Amino acid sequence: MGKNTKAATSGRELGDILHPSEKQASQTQDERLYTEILDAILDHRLSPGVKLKEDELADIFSVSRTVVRRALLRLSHDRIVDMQPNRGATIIRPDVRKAREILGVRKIIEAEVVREATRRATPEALAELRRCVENERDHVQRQQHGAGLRLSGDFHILLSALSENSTLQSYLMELVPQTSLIIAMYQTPQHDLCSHQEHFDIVDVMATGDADAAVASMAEHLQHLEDKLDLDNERSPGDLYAAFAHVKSAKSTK
Amino acid sequence: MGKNTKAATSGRELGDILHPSEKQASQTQDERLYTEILDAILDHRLSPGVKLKEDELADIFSVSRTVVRRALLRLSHDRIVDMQPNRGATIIRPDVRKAREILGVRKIIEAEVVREATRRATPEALAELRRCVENERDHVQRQQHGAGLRLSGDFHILLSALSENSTLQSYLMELVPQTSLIIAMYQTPQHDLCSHQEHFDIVDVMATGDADAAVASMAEHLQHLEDKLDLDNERSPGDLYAAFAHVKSAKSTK
DNA sequence: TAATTTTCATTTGTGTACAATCGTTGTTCT
DNA sequence: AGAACAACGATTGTACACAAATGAAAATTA
Repeated sequence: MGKNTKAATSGRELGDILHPSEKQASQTQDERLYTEILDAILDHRLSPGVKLKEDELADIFSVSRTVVRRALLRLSHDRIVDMQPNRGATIIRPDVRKAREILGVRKIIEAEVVREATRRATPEALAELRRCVENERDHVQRQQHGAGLRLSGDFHILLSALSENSTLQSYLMELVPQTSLIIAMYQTPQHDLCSHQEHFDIVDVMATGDADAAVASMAEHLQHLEDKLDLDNERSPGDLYAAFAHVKSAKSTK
Repeated sequence: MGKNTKAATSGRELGDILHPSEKQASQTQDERLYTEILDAILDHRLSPGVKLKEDELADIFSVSRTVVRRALLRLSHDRIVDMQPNRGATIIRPDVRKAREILGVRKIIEAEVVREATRRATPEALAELRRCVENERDHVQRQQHGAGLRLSGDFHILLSALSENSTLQSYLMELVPQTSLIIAMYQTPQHDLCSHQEHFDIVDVMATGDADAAVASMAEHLQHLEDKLDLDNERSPGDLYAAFAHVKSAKSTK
């Protein structure tokens, strides 16, 4: 169900590419939960800090807590949810330091990804990348920003698949959802984050076969993403003190 | 228990550094199993391809299968064991392609790690690194090659901890055990793989503060490791055809 | 005898029940 | 009135039992 939905929106079954080494871990049931929660995060339907209660999820998806637990365990290993010993699972809220770290790691990983992908770029692969970006553009133009943002992530993951490096791909499959949470926390309202034009640019540079230029193009793209975020002051949605900081008699720090 | 053993042999509780973000995921019980299996792999007491039956592990460690299952799930996410839907868990056997890929990723990751670690290197940190290598050297000199190899991995992980990049650190904590399995499969008997001298060299270069030189030193170190392995022909321990390939009437390929 | 089918033992997947823990609320005492 | 304390409810941790699936051995048939 969840995967069908994804296939319908992305126009192609990206899941087949995404989970060659993940599907091994579980059977079929928690895969759905895992994907569903992940999609909700990528679509910004689930926000950083949200508590994921096992019973509720079990109810919603009509599965037992055993299945829920496995899905949550996978998400926690991906550093997308945070599990505390007797306190359950919550979606992570990356602080500014962590956000910078994740974006920094992406620059390193994706430099190598785009270099290898350029080396291996066939006309078919380039066409597939273009289709992916066109899909992203179409969704954004239809004001479906949630799906657009998710498809934006799919572009980066597809690129990592084309690099044929499953290790780097698995890293990116964790980093992309984490980035989605960072965007949710630190996006500035005025800017349009969906920079599909830059995705087109990257593909165009890749088509020339100039790997160094492609790497530079990707670096620029990721830097733009970081620049559009407000990483200067700590956000604390859920922190009542921060939310009502304007009220008089603020209790200093903490 | 498992961690105490580790502390006794490494002379320092590295576990405290290693698990700041892992411990969150589980309570305390499966942590022991996870660490114990990981240590066994790092010590080469568990070989690639070994089947890990849930009931047996539950018996050995006197826990329920629920706990075993969680530990195995974590190991499978680390790509250290392979879980097939109804066929249980086995320790992975990286093929040549995968081995090269993992070593390649290590070069990328550790270049950044050693660069950052050099930037942040305090005299105390350098002393700690030297203690770590001295410990490694002592164990190798006492013919305790299993522990020596494990401590060799600890050096790299300690370095990643000093880089203060928890994302890269978590990658390395997966890559080091994977490398241990690669060494187990592809090591050449004549060579001595425990190159603690090169570890000393890296620390010395770091002490000069020349980050680029430190990166080069690390790259050289990892290249030496790869050179010492026999990655030219596929190994298949467990594949009887490969083991008895010299016998007449070999059934062609496969 | 060789191939196919059937049976069975082993192992894993899933659900549920019970125990333990934590946070919150309400109470009591100073 | 404020703070410490106690009890409750809600949520998670663990174990066990049963169902499903797999692989191999045994039996049947040609």
